[in-house]
Amino acid sequence: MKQIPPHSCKECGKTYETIFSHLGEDDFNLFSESKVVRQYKNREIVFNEGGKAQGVYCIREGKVKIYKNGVDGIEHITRIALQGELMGIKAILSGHPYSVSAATIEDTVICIIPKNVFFQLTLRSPQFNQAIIVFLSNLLENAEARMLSLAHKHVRQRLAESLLFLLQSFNPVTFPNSKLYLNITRHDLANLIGSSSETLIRILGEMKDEGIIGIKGRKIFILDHQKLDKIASFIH
Amino acid sequence: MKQIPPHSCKECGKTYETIFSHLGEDDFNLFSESKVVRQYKNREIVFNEGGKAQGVYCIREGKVKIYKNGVDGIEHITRIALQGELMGIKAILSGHPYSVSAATIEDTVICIIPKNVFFQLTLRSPQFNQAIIVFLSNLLENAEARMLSLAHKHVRQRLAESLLFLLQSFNPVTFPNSKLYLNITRHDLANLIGSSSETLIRILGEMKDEGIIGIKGRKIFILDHQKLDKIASFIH
DNA sequence: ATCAAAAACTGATATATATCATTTTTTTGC
DNA sequence: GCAAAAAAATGATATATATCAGTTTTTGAT
Repeated sequence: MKQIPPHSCKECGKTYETIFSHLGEDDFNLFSESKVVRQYKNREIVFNEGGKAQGVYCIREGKVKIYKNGVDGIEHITRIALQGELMGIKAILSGHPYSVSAATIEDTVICIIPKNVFFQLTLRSPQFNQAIIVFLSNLLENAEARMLSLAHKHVRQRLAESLLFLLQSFNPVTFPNSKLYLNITRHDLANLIGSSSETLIRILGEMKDEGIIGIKGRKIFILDHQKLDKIASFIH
Repeated sequence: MKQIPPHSCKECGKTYETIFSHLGEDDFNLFSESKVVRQYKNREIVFNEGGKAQGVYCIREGKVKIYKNGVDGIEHITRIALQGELMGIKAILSGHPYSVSAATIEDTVICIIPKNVFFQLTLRSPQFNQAIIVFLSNLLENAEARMLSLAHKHVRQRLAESLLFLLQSFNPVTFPNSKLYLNITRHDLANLIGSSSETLIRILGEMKDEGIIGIKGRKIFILDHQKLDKIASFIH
């Protein structure tokens, strides 16, 4: 079992910087002390589409896929949430059931901010609201770009896009660096780019043959960053 | 030239109800009096991807397609904005250039709320902020659903979805009613569902033969609402 | 009402990708 | 470290959809 070191929200990076950093001391403490911390193993479900929202989730450590289930078992990953990112905020704000599901893709620790505390913060701090708006705006901008890709780009291009995006967001500090690798199942990667896993695997194989990436078991290494960039941005 | 009757924002419906309805009298007047009104003919560009945002656009009358341009002339419509809806809000909030373009798809009247006025409102009214959050949340939820469709549904299903959605949102009061029709170019409809116009036209033809829709020139009539529902929701 | 320009439509063909079936390799839990 | 289970990889085939090239119809401006 993983040891969790004593932890302030200020250490969580991204979200602290955008969402919680402008809270006054009192508000910050209210939120920091009211949060519940939960540990999840790999492949555990955090919440389910259609379920009722109880609080806002914030990832302390690990990675979570956010996905929608299609009619016959097909799943589409709308995003992968990383350390410091919020989940389930839309359902809390609207009072509607979750529109997506969330499941861990590695061992993960998540903080849960109770609904009522979250609402107190939104009422008390305009900056907090602004930060939420910025967060949602970014998600939306990302969603717009992905719609364009899904509608008009080939699997090979979407794969190139996603590999770059994933490597960058999984390793924000050291990117680009060929020693780093992605550890994600082919199934999840296929569901992220919107293809079958067989097609994905075949194109990964091609890219390996072309020297663009390296493959060691599940691990994918980016070798030729520039070539991926080219593939991602050209239509033909 | 179209005659615009004297007009208060309260008559604009949707947006007034969500965004501006909670403003106090003073704030409401500030915003209502500072707005600039512009008339556009069909097929005029309102703003362009990459351009700098000057204000928030609100549709008084008409319809506007919001789209992204792909590399070789391909365009993807991310949404169609209707009366009372806001546009360009994301760029104003972030200070970034527009991430999408906007062009009218019929004669349209648009109100422009200057940037500084908009920011004054966001600073003064938490409810205004909340309303923006709800607005963005709805866009995001819609975007998630469309990603799923684009990634995993066939053109026929996406078409069924879009026809229902468009008819409903173009005619919210009288829907469903077979006398109503959609007046949208095949080109735009194809770019909305993410297909070529030829494929779209072929499938429209099939649906016509099956008695699901009627076609008179550019106009599309929904005849069998239930069948469309079935097509939209089943994978096979 | 007319006419040019734009859009809608049709047909033939090519191809990217899904699907199904099976084997090989890797991962995971004990 | 080992065995069972899961994932990855490979091959063959079917098909949805894009693309290209052309004709017909509709639209919209004068």
